[in-house]
Amino acid sequence: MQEEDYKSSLPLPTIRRYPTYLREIKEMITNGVTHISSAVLAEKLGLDHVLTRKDLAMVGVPGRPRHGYPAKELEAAMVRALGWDNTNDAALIGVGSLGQALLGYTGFKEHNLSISAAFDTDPRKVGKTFHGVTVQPISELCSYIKVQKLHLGILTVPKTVAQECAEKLIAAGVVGIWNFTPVQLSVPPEVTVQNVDLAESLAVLSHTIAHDI
Amino acid sequence: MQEEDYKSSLPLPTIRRYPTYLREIKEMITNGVTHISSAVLAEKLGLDHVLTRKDLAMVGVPGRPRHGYPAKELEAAMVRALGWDNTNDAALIGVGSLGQALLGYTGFKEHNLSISAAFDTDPRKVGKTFHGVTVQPISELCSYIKVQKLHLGILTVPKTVAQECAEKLIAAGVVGIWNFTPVQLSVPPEVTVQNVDLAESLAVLSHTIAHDI
DNA sequence: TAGATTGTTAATCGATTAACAATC
DNA sequence: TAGATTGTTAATCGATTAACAATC
Repeated sequence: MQEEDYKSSLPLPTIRRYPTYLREIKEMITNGVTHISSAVLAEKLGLDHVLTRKDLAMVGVPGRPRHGYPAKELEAAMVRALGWDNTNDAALIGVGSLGQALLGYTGFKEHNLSISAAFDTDPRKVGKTFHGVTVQPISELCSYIKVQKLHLGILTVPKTVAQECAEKLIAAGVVGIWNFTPVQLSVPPEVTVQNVDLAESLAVLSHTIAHDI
Repeated sequence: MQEEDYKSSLPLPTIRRYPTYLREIKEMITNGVTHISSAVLAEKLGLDHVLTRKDLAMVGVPGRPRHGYPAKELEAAMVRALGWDNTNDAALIGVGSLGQALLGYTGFKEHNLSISAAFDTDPRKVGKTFHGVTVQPISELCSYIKVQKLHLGILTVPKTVAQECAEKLIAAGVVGIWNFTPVQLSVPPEVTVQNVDLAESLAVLSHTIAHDI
């Protein structure tokens, strides 16, 4: 959570907006656009243009007055800032319905994320192939991750075994865990956990419609 | 987005934390706890106890010094604040791998959310049953939603048809859309859209591990 | 040159944290 | 009573918005 050298760490809200910018930038490039103005980009995404300019400033690609930002350079810098520039191979634990959905999700390619291994305890699942990935028994997890030098784990197991599986991932050398379980994992400080909690999102939606009607 | 009468609208970060509190509170109740102190609750979730006290204050259930907050009342009030007190029936459009995973997710029961209908254009899917819900053709969507008076739609379609499907939901009378597509939907102001964008979450994770290593 | 567009500096706003008072 | 715990008021912090300057 600490950095000194150069500003390696951007504001969280900014980082969260980058993927959306990136999609739009890519589409504009496809349409032959070479320079993008902050105002146009902001307008397409329903954001304030000053905010967008600030966000863009932080990737370090300067814009030119009257021209805007060079589209390709902007794209490349943003991809780099997100750590999406080199392929990240990830291991997924827990091949239930959510795990299978993630294995089948083609959109991760766009972010250079590739789920290259899947593990499960259920012997009926082990050996089966989902979307090109063959399920291995959990007993293989540690050695496989070490040999393949994976550093990202995707946790889609039942909550009762979430902490235990997280520890296995960490012991194998994973430094980041994408946690789809509703469990508050306890991990050493050098490991990053990113929680995906659908209940949070549903809370905002249902609260709003319940109190707006 | 505006309210006058009484504070119907809570701070977004607070609302997002409520589901986590709620899980913990429920578990403590199961364990026979009748009164919960803000410090204990905060500690279990890794939050500051003052923040937790503020969050709890906003549901309107007073705590007693030396005793804490009454667990059952707290639970009930929080459920009410989230709009999770009466069953919400939702319609899902797009029965791909993500749609199927959501249909199979049992955790929604806990939030009184029930996906009672599913729609798809693919004739090979129509008529099939996934996790107890039979897929209907999109042509049935409007009349079904109107008759059943559903007011929540879950959008899990390919991005190319996202806007179009959202409009169908809105025309049918839906007031809230849970949007799992990476499309910025344009909707009338009385309709609430809550986006679930996995790329946002992945951005934070991959940025952090890329710059921490 | 004039005007569009970026860049920077200051003001506002909301959420969190800190300090303290109230109460059982 | 003393002490634990809630409740309130003020300070801080970070992000967004606004105002203005710089530049092609």
